[in-house]
Amino acid sequence: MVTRTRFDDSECPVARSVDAIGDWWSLLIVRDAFDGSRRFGEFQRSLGVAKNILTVRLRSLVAGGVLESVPASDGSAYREYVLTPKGKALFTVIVALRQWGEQNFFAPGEPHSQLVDRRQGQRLRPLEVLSADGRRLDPDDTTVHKVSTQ
Amino acid sequence: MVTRTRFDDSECPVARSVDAIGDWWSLLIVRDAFDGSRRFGEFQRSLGVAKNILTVRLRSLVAGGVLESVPASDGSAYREYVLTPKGKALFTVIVALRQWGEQNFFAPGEPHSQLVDRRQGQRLRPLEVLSADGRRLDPDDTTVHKVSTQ
DNA sequence: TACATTGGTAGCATGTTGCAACCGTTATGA
DNA sequence: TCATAACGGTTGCAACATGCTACCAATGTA
Repeated sequence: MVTRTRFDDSECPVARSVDAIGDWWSLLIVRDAFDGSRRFGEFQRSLGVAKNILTVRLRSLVAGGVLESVPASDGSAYREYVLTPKGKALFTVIVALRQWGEQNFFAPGEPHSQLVDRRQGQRLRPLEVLSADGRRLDPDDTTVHKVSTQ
Repeated sequence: MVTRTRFDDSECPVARSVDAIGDWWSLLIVRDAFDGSRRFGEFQRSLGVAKNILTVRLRSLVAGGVLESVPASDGSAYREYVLTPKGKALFTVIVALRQWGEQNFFAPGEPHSQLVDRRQGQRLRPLEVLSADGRRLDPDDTTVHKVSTQ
């Protein structure tokens, strides 16, 4: 078969995450959901994605438990797509990608959208990988245990 | 045209990151690089990816400045692929995906690979999104400024 | 009632993925 | 040194996924 390779039975959590998200569109849909988009049309206008693609992606995100389809909040008969707790837990992933992008793909002073603390309007602190006892860890300070039962 | 949509000129850093990484294979290649893989064959065996796909992905990661092709460390005439500083900065992204996967796609007690602190062999602390003054932020505590010049 | 918006589906052309076969170069070992 | 294996790819093909456009039914609005 030539269907795209799946990773949903991998023993690596990174691979399963990647598989669950589906593709880049899905991740940008999630980003827009964090940003307040709820309706099919909002996602479509914001992303410029073809409607058939969006239909499939939304459906797969709902199936994967990342989004949930609920009655529209304005009382109309339409439906809306909102993040589940599992979807909200993707926040750190989105923030990590955002910070990596800011640091590497924008010229100094080049305008870009920015995520800020709602209360103070300030930029966020860069994410840090910490050990159990709070030391800051670089990639070289860590290692992967191939398989563990806990 | 029907070519896959690019996001490299988006004003959103998330979109540019997504574009720079390329596809899921690329991200898993980076994961393996963090895990110590360096050689073409190592990536190929570890991922089970077709060699033509791997060739293209490695080339694009090198072109994007995530990996660098260097002479083999064992003195042979072959080459190796190692993470650049930009590539190492993807660490938080990989860790975020790993933690999301661990929390959501493994049954309790189901075996999976695990990233640990090399010094103490302990699991890492969950990533936290923090405000400039150190408060823990949920998605709802943040908002996106659409475009900013700094 | 007429018209616009919403949220899709269907069909088609093209691009991308995955598989298997092949190939030149480099290491190895008898 | 000569044969053989490992390495790091390239090529061609078939199937699948993506993106575009047109279309459509249900819902909202003037």
